[in-house]
Amino acid sequence: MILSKSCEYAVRAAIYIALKTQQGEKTGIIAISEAIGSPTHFTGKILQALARKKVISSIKGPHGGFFIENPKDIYLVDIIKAIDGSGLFSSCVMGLKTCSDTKPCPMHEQIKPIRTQLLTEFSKKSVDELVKDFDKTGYFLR
Amino acid sequence: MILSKSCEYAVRAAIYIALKTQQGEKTGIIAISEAIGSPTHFTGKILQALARKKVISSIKGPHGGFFIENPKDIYLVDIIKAIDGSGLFSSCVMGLKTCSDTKPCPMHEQIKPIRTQLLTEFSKKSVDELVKDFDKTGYFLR
DNA sequence: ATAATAAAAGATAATTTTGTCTTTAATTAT
DNA sequence: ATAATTAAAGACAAAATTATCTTTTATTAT
Repeated sequence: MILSKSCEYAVRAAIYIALKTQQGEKTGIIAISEAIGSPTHFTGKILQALARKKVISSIKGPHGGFFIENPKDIYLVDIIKAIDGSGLFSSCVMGLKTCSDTKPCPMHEQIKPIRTQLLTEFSKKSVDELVKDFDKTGYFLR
Repeated sequence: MILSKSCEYAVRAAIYIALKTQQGEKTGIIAISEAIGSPTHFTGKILQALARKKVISSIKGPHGGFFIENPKDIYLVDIIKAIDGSGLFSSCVMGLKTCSDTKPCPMHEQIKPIRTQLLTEFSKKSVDELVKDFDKTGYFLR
């Protein structure tokens, strides 16, 4: 597993929210968790976290819900960093505290470009594009 | 984090064991956990798992301990699969059950080559080579 | 103002991962 | 045979992750 389960939920939720936003609707925790197949309240927590980090927006009360203001400017990497942090892109693959470019572990040079590619791909893909991709293929979010 | 903490311990332990094997010695749980900076008994469990999967060998009793028979034929990928399984190389990055080559998620094609590279690099590096690398750089395993 | 709606927040719990301690089994040396 | 050594196994516990339920707060509509 490259991303944590929470993070997978976060990504799928963001796509669903963006999809709804595009349709001019806000959407709630229940609809979201139903759409992406995640536990309702747990999903709420994750969305809270995303909202605090300004990845998504939320409004309370009737006709409130979650929405995403600028899906073109939110990238997968933003969601991943918000939920899982940036360990995936930085911490030593064999867990050596001292590992760095100047004092590399034996896998450092081999893993470095792979990490960079991961970061690149996750930085390239905006939520907006993800929605388009799903539209094309007849989307499924679970 | 690409690998679990347990798996990081496993990799470091395997290197230390191979190093000792090369020096004609078997080595015990206490020495290993001291060398790699891991909790003693927990390390025992991990080594047990590696032994069951034939990644390393062990002998009980006086002058017993852990050793590695064929460090040239044991690759990082073997350790990783033994401890973490193969989810890293296969499971959908956004957690979609239905994701596959024929019904790909929006990141499928982008992640695929990265996964392959991960698998390639982990499959290329034998424990024997890891030991040589550490010998070169003045090894540190914690 | 009041009621209804929906996210935020808090409390609690289950599960998984990580870590500790004790007992058992295998092997060796005396 | 007995004692010493060392991994294996089992029981237990702490911490992190994942999940559930309840209460509070903000907002809207009546």
